[in-house]
Amino acid sequence: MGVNLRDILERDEIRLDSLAGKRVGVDAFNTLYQFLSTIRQKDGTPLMDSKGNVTSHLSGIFYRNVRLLEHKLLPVYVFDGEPPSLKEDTIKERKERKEEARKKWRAAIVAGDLDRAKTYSQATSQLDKKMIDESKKLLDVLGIPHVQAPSEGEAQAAYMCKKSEINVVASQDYDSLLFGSPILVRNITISGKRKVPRRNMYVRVHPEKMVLQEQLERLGISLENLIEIAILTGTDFNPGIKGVGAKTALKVIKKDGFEAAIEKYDFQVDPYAVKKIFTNPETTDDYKLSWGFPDEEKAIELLHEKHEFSRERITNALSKLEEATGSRDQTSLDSW
DNA sequence: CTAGGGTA
DNA sequence: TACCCTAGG
Repeated sequence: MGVNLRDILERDEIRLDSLAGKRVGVDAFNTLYQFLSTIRQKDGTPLMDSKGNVTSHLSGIFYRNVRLLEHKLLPVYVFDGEPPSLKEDTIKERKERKEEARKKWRAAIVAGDLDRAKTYSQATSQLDKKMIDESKKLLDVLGIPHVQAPSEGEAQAAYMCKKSEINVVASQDYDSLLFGSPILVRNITISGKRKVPRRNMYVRVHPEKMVLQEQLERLGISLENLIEIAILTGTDFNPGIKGVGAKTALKVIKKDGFEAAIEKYDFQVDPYAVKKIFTNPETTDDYKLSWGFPDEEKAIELLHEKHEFSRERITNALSKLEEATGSRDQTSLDSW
């Protein structure tokens, strides 16, 4: 998934409340896949209504965003559009891996190994058009804006952040930094202990932030260099050089530069074409950001009447939210 | 993932 | 109250 720059980037722990009043551009696909993979039953079956429609993503969107709004964040979801053609191999590979995981999931169920079943099931998550459309509809119901990117969502979010139309980009992946996003936040709302699967262990997970300029200064490189490092280690658009991780790539780029690295290593994809995706991505100005109040009636219609969520849980969540945000009226909300 | 109920 | 576990759809 994305680029692996973890080994050279430093993360600052933050509190969710430090994002109060901030416009947070959320990588929608990244978030939806997370919900689809984690919100599952013991044997790995996702949540579904009685007609067999998967509802894990709707559950995730609903509770996550009620929580974000309670903390006074202003989320805007940025959806992926058409992937660049260089992503085709990655997409194909992911599809194959999902089919493989699906087989292993079935086998684990037959063997009665629930832990393994759940682990494999998590790698099978697929988003279809209906799920994407319904996710957008639920965001509408919650009064949360969404933007349709022409191509990569992270590129669009980075563009909006550069223009200061949003304050930060939220994603688990680091790609938005390569697209020039000034600030990336990870683990939004995830706080406290989380169980490590298959092990009787817990890890503490906190929201964290990275400021692009600070990272570059600390590493003594330019954004262009960071992109070059990513290309050496591998991105969604090229396989990268075997045996070269972020730390080695950093050394190579700082010592010899990109040209020399291209001479030295055997690239299967034109590294300049990959570079161009990050330096000159497709973006749009065709969006409007405005936040409204959640519509309880419509939430009940979509989640309870259509997908059989508990009515009480929905009304509970929304009235708690109203308590937290009740002092604002519609006009002040728009200028949040 | 989060909510909510059970337990120390 | 703090933590743990499980259901949710």
